Amino acid sequence: MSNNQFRKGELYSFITGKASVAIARRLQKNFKEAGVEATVEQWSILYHLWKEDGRSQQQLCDATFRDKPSVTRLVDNLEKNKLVKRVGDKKDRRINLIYLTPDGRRMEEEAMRVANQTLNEALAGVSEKNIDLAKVVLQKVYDNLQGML
Amino acid sequence: MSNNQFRKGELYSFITGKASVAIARRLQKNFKEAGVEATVEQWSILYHLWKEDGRSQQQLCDATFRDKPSVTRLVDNLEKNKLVKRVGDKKDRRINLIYLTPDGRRMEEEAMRVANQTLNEALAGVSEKNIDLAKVVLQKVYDNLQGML
DNA sequence: CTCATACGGTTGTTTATGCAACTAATACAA
DNA sequence: TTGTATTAGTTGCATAAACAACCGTATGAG
Repeated sequence: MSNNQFRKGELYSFITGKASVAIARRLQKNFKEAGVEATVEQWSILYHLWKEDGRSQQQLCDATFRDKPSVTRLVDNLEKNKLVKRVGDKKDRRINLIYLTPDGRRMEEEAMRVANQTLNEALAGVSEKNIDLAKVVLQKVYDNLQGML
Repeated sequence: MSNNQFRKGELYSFITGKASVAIARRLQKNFKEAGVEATVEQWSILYHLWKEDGRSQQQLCDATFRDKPSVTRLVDNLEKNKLVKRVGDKKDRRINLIYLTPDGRRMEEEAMRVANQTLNEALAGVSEKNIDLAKVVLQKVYDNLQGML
């Protein structure tokens, strides 16, 4: 079980995820050039709010695969930059519902354009079939590691 | 070119690299349980020193795909934890050569065992063929984004 | 109803990243 | 040889992550 370390390929780059680091960096650079004033991490929160506004911080934790303190602070910064607003839930006073501001809504079109463009740069020359295959492998890795946390 | 956003699959998880985050978290957890006292990022530096000791910080930047300040600070912390030592190059006094201490060398066997075990957990149930294919796709993504930085 | 428990969120601490600006040493061209 | 550009590394600042400890609110068993 541990003698296949090299059959499994370059251990280091698999663990450190060079490709996804590269995508995140490029996306950040493209945001900057396009005048999208947000970090990639902030975008990852906004992305889910654009799909459905008014989610709780806990729902954003689940959606973005982050822990609660991380989301608290991302929302802090998004609020500071006037992109979202915390609104206490009337029914359950523990919950903060996060709503986009007009500025936050305005950002969607350009940010998603840049994100799609970035993904196209990243996947240039990779066939649909291989993209799907890679997705399946990465999902399997994710699933393998999720259950037993 | 931007109408294929959904053909390319779930944009968010591709960009955020859920799988590699999950691997890094699991590796950190496994290090802790095995008594390996290093962060995953520190391990990524040690990994290259175990392959070849006495590299410069610049070489470690290239090897680990990090910028110079990141490596400076990782080496700071590794030195603080007595795992490596900076030695000025005699020939070129700008260069720091980084050498493993006895503690740093001692850590190799257990850390690499845990890293391999973690990769096996992550890739359980994925065929060699699909692992190779995923590797090729990720390498292509990396290459696509490297040149034009 | 009450009290233990679970849940949602925040704060503190340490570690790490990216960018820009900087210093010191080297290389190289005029 | 001098002066400019390049290279190696460091520092400052802002953002983000993980973990533990914490607070207030809700829930549900007795």
